[in-house]
Amino acid sequence: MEQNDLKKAGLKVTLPRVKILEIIESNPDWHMSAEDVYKELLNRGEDIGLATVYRVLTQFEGADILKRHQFEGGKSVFELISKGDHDHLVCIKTGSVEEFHDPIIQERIAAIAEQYDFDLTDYSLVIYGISGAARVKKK
Amino acid sequence: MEQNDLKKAGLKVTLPRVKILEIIESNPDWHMSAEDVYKELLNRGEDIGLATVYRVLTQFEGADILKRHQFEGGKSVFELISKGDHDHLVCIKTGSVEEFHDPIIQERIAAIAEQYDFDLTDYSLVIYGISGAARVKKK
DNA sequence: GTATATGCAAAGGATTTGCAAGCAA
DNA sequence: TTGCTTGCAAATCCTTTGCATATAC
Repeated sequence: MEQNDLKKAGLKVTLPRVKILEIIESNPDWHMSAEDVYKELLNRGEDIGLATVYRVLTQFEGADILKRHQFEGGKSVFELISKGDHDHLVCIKTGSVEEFHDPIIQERIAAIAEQYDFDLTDYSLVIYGISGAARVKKK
Repeated sequence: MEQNDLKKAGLKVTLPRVKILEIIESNPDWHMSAEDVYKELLNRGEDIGLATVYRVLTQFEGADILKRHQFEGGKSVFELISKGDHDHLVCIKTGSVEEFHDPIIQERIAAIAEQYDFDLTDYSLVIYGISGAARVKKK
């Protein structure tokens, strides 16, 4: 379980790290901010500081356990990398996030990087719009 | 010239707004942060506060004169909307920015939004990599 | 003249850091 | 033990706001 993931990443297995990883792995929508994780820790009665949450999330990012996203607004949100390759649709009314995967786009991105002589390391694609669900509510 | 753009946008023509627009229109790489604009104002001997720069840039964004981007890192950068439709390649070594336009990707994005029942309002695509230029320097 | 815009300083939110105390190996 | 981790508080970074003054039309 988590213990192994942490060790493999070269991170000592500590209670805060295990708890934080647990929370992220168990979260239904898989996109949490540092604040979200911190609140959930409080809910669970853990005594872990917000600074530690930030530090641990950053370490997890460096260890390729999490990916950081910066959808509009100042906050960063994190999700498990093990969820695999996908991009995001964000509803600007509700903030809800959906995921999609499109090989054609990925192919084009690789081709463009090559064309401009860039060694592709990563890319970020976020589609913003109003979801059907949000439209219905509005009515 | 600028005067008209401002009036058309419903913004009173004030010295700070004109100067800031001038700077952005004359900047060679067309991607400036609030700090960048502020420094350039100082260089030119203008006495305009940083808060005003932020306020004006935000107004310009609302008036569809500028587009705000949030490439990695906390800072926002702005560019003229009149430059038209394009996305960005950002070099993670040098921070340099290049632009590209790819109709195939845009078509796919529209199709995906439709497929997920999203009214597409905007999207953000940034490719990160190491530019040829940066690679040469490293050697 | 009057509403809007500006400058300054203070406030704000998110994230990071310094340091002494605590824990894993 | 011994160094990596944590908690707390203070610091930092970018950005926004309050308010009295200055300015555009």
